[in-house]
Amino acid sequence: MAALADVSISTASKALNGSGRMSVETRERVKKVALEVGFRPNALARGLITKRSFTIGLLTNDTYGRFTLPVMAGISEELVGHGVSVFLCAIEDDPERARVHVDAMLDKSVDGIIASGKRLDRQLPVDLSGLSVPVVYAFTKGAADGVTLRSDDEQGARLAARCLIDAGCQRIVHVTGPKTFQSVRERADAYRTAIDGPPEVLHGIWAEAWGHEAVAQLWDRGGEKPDGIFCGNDQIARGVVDGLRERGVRVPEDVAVVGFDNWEIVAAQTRPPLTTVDMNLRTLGREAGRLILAMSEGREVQSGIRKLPCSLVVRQSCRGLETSA
Amino acid sequence: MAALADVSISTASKALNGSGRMSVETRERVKKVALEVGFRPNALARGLITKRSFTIGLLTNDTYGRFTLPVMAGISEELVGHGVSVFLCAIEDDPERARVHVDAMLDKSVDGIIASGKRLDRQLPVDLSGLSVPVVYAFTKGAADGVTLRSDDEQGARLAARCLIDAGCQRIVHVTGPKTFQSVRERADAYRTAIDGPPEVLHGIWAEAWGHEAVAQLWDRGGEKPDGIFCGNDQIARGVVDGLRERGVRVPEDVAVVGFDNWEIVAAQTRPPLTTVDMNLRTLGREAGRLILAMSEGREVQSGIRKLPCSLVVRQSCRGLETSA
DNA sequence: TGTCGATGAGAAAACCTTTTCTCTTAGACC
DNA sequence: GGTCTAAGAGAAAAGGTTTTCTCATCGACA
Repeated sequence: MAALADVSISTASKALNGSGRMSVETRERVKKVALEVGFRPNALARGLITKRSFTIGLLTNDTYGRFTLPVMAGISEELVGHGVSVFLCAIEDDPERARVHVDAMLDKSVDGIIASGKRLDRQLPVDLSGLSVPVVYAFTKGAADGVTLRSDDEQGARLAARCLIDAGCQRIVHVTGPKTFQSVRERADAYRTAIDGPPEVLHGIWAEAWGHEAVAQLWDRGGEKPDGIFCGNDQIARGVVDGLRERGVRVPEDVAVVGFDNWEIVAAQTRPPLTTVDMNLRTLGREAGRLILAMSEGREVQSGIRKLPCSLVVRQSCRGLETSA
Repeated sequence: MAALADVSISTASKALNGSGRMSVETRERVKKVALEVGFRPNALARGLITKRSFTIGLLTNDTYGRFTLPVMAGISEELVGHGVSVFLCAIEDDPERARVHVDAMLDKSVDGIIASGKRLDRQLPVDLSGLSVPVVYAFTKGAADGVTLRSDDEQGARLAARCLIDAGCQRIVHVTGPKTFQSVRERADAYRTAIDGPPEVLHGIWAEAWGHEAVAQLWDRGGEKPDGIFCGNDQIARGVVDGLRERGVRVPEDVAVVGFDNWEIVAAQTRPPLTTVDMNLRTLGREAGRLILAMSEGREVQSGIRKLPCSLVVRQSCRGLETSA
């Protein structure tokens, strides 16, 4: 203990924490010695008394981490500077597992819990309301009176539509996922109001195969062909682009394509690379970290749903106007 | 405190922990009351005295979580039953960040650290030897005297080669990643000794584009064409399959293809779906969890490198013999 | 010179368990 | 009946901090 090396014991604590009254000289001396001997206050003991463990839990049902990993990165980025570490708990839509993990976190007196997931209109299979610790919902459906962070899918869809319009598309079709997803409906609605011509929305599953299939439907029927396709996610977009190429349709010259998610793995490997909407999940994670920190420090934060803006990542499948890049 | 509800205070602890001497009746009664009032022993206080925090850290530089997520799932699966939670620390090859995270974990008295990564022949940018807590290296290069878990890439490559041979391939080519990767060399070596004909290994980058390119090289030159291609990972395999399809070569009828990694996102979406080698990272994670738990409980575990077997996931790009499925 | 206030620093309580030690009581054996 | 042993249960210490309270000293002001 640094106390031995210098003067007292409780004084040392005050010196290190900048609390209490004491001469500048004493304070500096203690700090110096502490640094020299590499003194590390025991976080457990500290937590026992301060009621803060400098620990938060991230609960998610997103197995592949496609959405959770960026969120996690943002949270960690925001919190590590404050000495806060993050427990990651992956529960596969299994209420039992969720319960066990939440219990384990509560046992460890986490300062807060961030709930995350893979879709915005489904709750995690565990009730987090009424817990003794603050909860923030990030990219998952939250409790009615909770604080929730989500992407602004309508604004994102507008960005996509705008990009296609700017690229000169006259006849834009929207190929997207199942209508049961709220974000699918939101994006479709935004698309409908954003484009000039008559809207056309094709619903299917979240897979490349559906992208292919959609192209087949659109091109095998008679009538005018689209010159722009806004896809519900990057996997569908990839299927669409591949389907178009196989038919000898050039992207983006003949048909421009915009995806959604900016899932690098897919978007960057597509030929040509996809122009797509990024939900800025890392930023969303940072915000979640900021909020949970504030709440755990007792600061009041306004409950409700906050929508964070998406941004457009321009690659080659739709270039828009040069000026809009 | 449950003590009030019943009898004593220190007796309660003994009752709940199964230690000390007392009548069966007392013990049961205490347990019952504890359950009723939902008593949760404070893990911080417990940790302070037992020197165990029931907490471990997972350090990784694998940003996309492609390898770390399955490992993490395995670790968590193994440990959650023992009440152990996992700190996930993503350090992007940044020594500074690594240092900060490790310090934060040590402050919190983690019971152990599992180091993980994205390749087997690179160390994490931080020295974990000489720490006061046990360390297990899982899917990353470990310290010389540490305990390390890795996949058996040679055995995995043999599985792939065997599958192609069983499918009747006579002329098998290996299209893989950069020679600088140790696992690339190991897989290539195993491939060379496993096949009957003369080996041919094409090195490139870990991307679909390289798969395309390799097909172009193989098909645009004169001479005999391969009838089997073993790819260094699933992304390359996907590029290869796409390249073949574009040339009108049928998979698996004309050419059978086997990938590596079993990265569902890629392998299952390829047309046809990829037969590929799975490194069983989840199992590897479980094993890492088992080991770190043993070490944190003071049990001795043998140091050195342990190779865990891969397995073959048969889809449609190479069917092998019916009997070998 | 005496009193008051401010300033610096230590003593001790508190946080919540676990664990060791001690005490009491009852039963058994001589 | 007395002594010894074992069993059951509580008292108290320990674990490492933070924080409140108390104490001592010194300067200033009356």
